[in-house]
Amino acid sequence: MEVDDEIIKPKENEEDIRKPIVVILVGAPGSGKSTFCDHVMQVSTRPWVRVCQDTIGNGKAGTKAQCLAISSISLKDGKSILIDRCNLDKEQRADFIRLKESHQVDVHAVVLDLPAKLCISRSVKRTGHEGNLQGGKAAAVVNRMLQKKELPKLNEGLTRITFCQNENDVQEAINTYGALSSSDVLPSGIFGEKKTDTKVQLGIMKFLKRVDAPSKVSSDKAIPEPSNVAINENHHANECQEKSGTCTLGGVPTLAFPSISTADFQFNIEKASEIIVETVEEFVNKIGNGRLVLVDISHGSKILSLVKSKAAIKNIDPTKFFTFVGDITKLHSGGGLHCNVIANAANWRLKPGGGGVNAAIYDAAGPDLDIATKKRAGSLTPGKAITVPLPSTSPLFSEQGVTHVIHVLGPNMNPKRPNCLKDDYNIGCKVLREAYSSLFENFASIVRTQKKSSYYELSNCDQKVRREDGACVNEKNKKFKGSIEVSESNNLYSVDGKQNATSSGKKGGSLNKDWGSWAQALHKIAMHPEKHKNDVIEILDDVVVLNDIYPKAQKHLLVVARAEGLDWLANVSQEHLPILKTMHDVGVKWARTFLKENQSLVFRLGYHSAPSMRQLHLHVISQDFDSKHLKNKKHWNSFNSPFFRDSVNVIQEISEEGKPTLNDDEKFMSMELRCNRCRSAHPNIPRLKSHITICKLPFPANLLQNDRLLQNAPDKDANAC
DNA sequence: GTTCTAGAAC
DNA sequence: GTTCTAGAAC
Repeated sequence: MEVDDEIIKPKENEEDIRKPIVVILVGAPGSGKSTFCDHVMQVSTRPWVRVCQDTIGNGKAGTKAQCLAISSISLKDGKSILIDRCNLDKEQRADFIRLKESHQVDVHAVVLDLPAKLCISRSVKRTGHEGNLQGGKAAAVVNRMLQKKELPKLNEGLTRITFCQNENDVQEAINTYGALSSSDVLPSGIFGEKKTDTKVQLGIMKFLKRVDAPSKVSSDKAIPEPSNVAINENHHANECQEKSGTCTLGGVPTLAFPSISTADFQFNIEKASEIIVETVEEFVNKIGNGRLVLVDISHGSKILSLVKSKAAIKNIDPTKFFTFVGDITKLHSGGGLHCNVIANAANWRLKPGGGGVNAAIYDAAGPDLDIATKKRAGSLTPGKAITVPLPSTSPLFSEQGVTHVIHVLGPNMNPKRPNCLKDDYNIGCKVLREAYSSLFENFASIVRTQKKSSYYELSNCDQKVRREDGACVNEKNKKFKGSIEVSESNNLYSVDGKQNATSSGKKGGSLNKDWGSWAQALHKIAMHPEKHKNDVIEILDDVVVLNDIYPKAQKHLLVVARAEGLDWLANVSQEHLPILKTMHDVGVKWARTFLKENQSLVFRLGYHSAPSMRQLHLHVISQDFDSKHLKNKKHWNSFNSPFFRDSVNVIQEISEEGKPTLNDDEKFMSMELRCNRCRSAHPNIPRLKSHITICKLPFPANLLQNDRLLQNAPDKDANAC
């Protein structure tokens, strides 16, 4: 475990000396939790209390409530706590993490993620175990528990997570915690490389990249310099291991930035887009493995579209720079994009409020950002940027993984705002260029600092994936080549890299498609529905409705256009807007009918970018995906990747641009399997299916927008809970 | 679209 | 040995 675990010694007279901490041990029976506690307590000068559920009832097994009560009393007494119970899932840990609020302490997790075989053999062999888990039954219990293992993440509210995969890691963690005096604190973030003990899915591996987080002295004292820690990341990482759908380790350092000066400061968008692209081009190779992402909250954003096309012309590496539609304060939770650094279009006083991005970022970050900013500077000159490390107490840090905010001030062309340049674009362009240069330079500095001290270097295994046995496998040898990245306008993802040319950016493509003989069924039904009365459930002038004969969910209808020559979306143009609206309305009508019968259903309406069956058909499908016919990755991804084009978006695109976007690249079919609600990744279809039957988390924000999902209002509220 | 099946993965 | 994937055939 190559970690920078240097203990941070508080300065003399510093407040919060003797601040206790809570350390939650996470591990199966036999993983060595009790031994860990014993060793730490033996060597530490800090007062510790071991809270062991196996012995808390006068030496016998007790309850979680008892553990919490003892913890609470001990914390009040100024003692640090070692929670010695399995804590293998998020729910089990949650109550202990809540001690953070009630006692104003930091909560750490130490994950004893030792090989299952070792835990089992220890459990089977041991005698006199406090929890009476030993002998033959131990193996079954350990196995069952490990099946449900859900590794901790920072966004659960943890300040620091240490992963231990072997005895050396465990010893190192013991040394770290054992060496803590009463007043010492440890840096925050994730430590320790996680290795899998289950099958590694290549598609998932593509997402595994790294990112670093700032250190933290204590919950209310952010140290000024960024440091050396890796942050948990669930969606975008180059290298990490996957288990039970919980992907860990970091992603590439990524800066999300809004377009500077083009909103309230009324800077010309065309000129601004030119400057963005030119400055990006200049910096894109100076930011190491970092990425730059231009973010705008509005669909159909002109600045995004201008920048996108200009970047394409300049051939800027789309894996290093791309655009993203979404709320810059919710990129991780709302769009699955992890950006460890975000830029703020600040005002010159560096004050919260005022509207736009500045207000949104300060609102989302809470008072921590204002406090941290004020420590750095009181004002900002146009063209300059300043980095502010975000304390981990900020929700932007804990919920979105944002570790730094870079305030940047651009030129103002709005006479109603201070320092208006009165349309002097000679100066304006110069200042805007300086602003972006300064922003990117600040980001590059963060990347350099983190790279220098990162615990986990990719250099030896770059562009490779780590197999279970630890060997690095060149991904060029693998079939999965797409590097699916991030949300773009209508979808949760677009494909980065060269795939863009043939997928999300594609308009139409070849109109003719070779349809196999087996692909004609829908066409035949559409042309002669009266001959297929057993199949169709409604016949209208323009459409027929039928149940999909291989439904991929509890309810799965097809609304089929009856027009000859309208085989698929590529054949659709402005003149077909009425039929598309009719198809949509008929689909909505049927969805509402089903919703009356079963209020728990949620429906989504959309088209496959490259359907297998001839004749344009709209899928009306409930989002439970509870079906024996959903058997493979293609089935899942055809409804849960950008390949699936929401009807509302198709209609919008045709209205505005005359053609729909087709995300028909085969790469979408190879995407890793992610839950359509919580976006957790799963190694195979059976595991995914078992997960989606129990996952009740809300749907991602982008799906909840624009009426993409149809559901009953009460259910909508329930989902949001 | 599905079914079948070889062979990879576990 | 069993589970799972992915390509070929239809």
